[in-house]
Amino acid sequence: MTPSGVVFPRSGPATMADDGDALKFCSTCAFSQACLSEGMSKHALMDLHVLVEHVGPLHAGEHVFREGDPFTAIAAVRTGTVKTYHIDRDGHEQVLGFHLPGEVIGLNAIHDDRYPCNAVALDTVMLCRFSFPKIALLAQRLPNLQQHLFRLMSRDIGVASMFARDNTADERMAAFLIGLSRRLAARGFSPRRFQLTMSRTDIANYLRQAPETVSRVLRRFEHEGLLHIKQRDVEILDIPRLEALALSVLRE
Amino acid sequence: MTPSGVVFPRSGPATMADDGDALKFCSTCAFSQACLSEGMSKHALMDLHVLVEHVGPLHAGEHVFREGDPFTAIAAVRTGTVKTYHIDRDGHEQVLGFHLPGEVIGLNAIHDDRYPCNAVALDTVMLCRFSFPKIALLAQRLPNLQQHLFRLMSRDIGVASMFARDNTADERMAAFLIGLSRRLAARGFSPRRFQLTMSRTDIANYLRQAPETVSRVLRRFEHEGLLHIKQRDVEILDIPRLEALALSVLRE
DNA sequence: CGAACACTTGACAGCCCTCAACGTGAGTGG
DNA sequence: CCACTCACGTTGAGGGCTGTCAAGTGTTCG
Repeated sequence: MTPSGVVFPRSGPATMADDGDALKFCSTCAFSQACLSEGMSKHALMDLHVLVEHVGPLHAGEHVFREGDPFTAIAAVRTGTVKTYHIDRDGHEQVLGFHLPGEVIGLNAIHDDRYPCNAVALDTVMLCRFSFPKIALLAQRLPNLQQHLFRLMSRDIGVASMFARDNTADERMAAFLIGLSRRLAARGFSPRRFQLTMSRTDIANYLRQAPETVSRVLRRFEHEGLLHIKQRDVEILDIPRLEALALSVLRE
Repeated sequence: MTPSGVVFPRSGPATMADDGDALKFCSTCAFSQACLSEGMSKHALMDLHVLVEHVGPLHAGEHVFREGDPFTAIAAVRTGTVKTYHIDRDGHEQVLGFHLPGEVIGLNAIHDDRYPCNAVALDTVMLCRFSFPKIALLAQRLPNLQQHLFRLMSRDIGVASMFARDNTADERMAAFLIGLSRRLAARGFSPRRFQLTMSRTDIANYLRQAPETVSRVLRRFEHEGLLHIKQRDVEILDIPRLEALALSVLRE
């Protein structure tokens, strides 16, 4: 870890020494499809593996990068959860997103060559780090890689607008839980039982609500038989009803 | 115009016959820097001009593309204002953005090969249309073009998250006006006097407010000497105070 | 000139934020 | 093993912002 507590700019000690078999590493990764190696030939994969750096493990509270840091790389989450956030001048934290395994962070930093937000590990996190200049260069030789990068960035456009709507607290919370459930399911985890890796305050700052509201809504959901929650362990009991609540936010 | 009222999928009749001098067209465009031709050689510009199609003029109410249409092209606004929006199942319109000359639309459609929203002209609009497969192919030969596309997309990530609910109606309106003013100024228009090309209802659907609230806030701003507004003609009288109001939204 | 639409203005209610206090769980040291 | 601490989470009371409903005014266009 660098003196500033950030692992990205210089990733020396935090970089895993053992990359394993370069060719097999990503092929055996459960998230390779969602991540970066989708639809690429073995030869292309080799080129990609030459420039990937495996970073971690990072522990809860350690930062991947900080707002204002010079942009050097994007990264795919391999294990754990990364929270991206701003601190406004009132000291208020604004959470931009929670990033699960298979999801890519840092794409919003390309624009002005600086990370426009902070990224912190919420639990034990492992990352695959890609130097952006190098991957951009490679993308010129590999149409599939270029297309994949375009798609990844395109998908991120507008996702943040979902919870900015004037939906009720209930609807936003339902949408948050359903979204989490679906993303976890897409990665092979249970869509019904999972653990929240973030605090109530984090959720509140993400959904633009007061922490008290988050607490109250979750409690009410439990009373209404929608879910069972103890600390950060969630079991969704009535997915259809929760989805119905989330409908207006997810705009399906 | 096609039977569906959309000009994008088949742009035959709507495409301008006269492209002028291909090499000079974009060089003389006031927005070339903000748009696509920044930092490219003359040779590269020629290649780019071969695949650009000039679309328009479209008139107020005509659609550029509609939600669900197959994705074929991105487009830069050359004249006028384009509004992008969703219609949710309650029939409520959700405005995603207003796009001024020099700004690019359609980037959020790459992800799943369909436009995820509608795009409609608010006044008389002219566009530069770029076939996406072709421009992506060209980007493999032109590193600057690829980088520019990455930057354009990167910038759009997260802009929609600005007008969240935890800001007051006043702050959001101030941020909307300041943002408009700055974008117009960057394109050589007056930052103090301009015309709103969108209705109060459009603004309301963008800021996630009731139209009545938009009306009230604007009226109050006028009473407080912040601006003068008659119909859709705006004159900002006190930019510093308006900026101060917008601060918490623009998170500077 | 009339109709449709956009905009304004007023009254009222509801959602959620703020403030405040209390309960709970994990980690620590005696 | 227990008490302590501290962060996190829960629960309650009250008030303000803004959405909804309603009515009136102004503007544009056929």
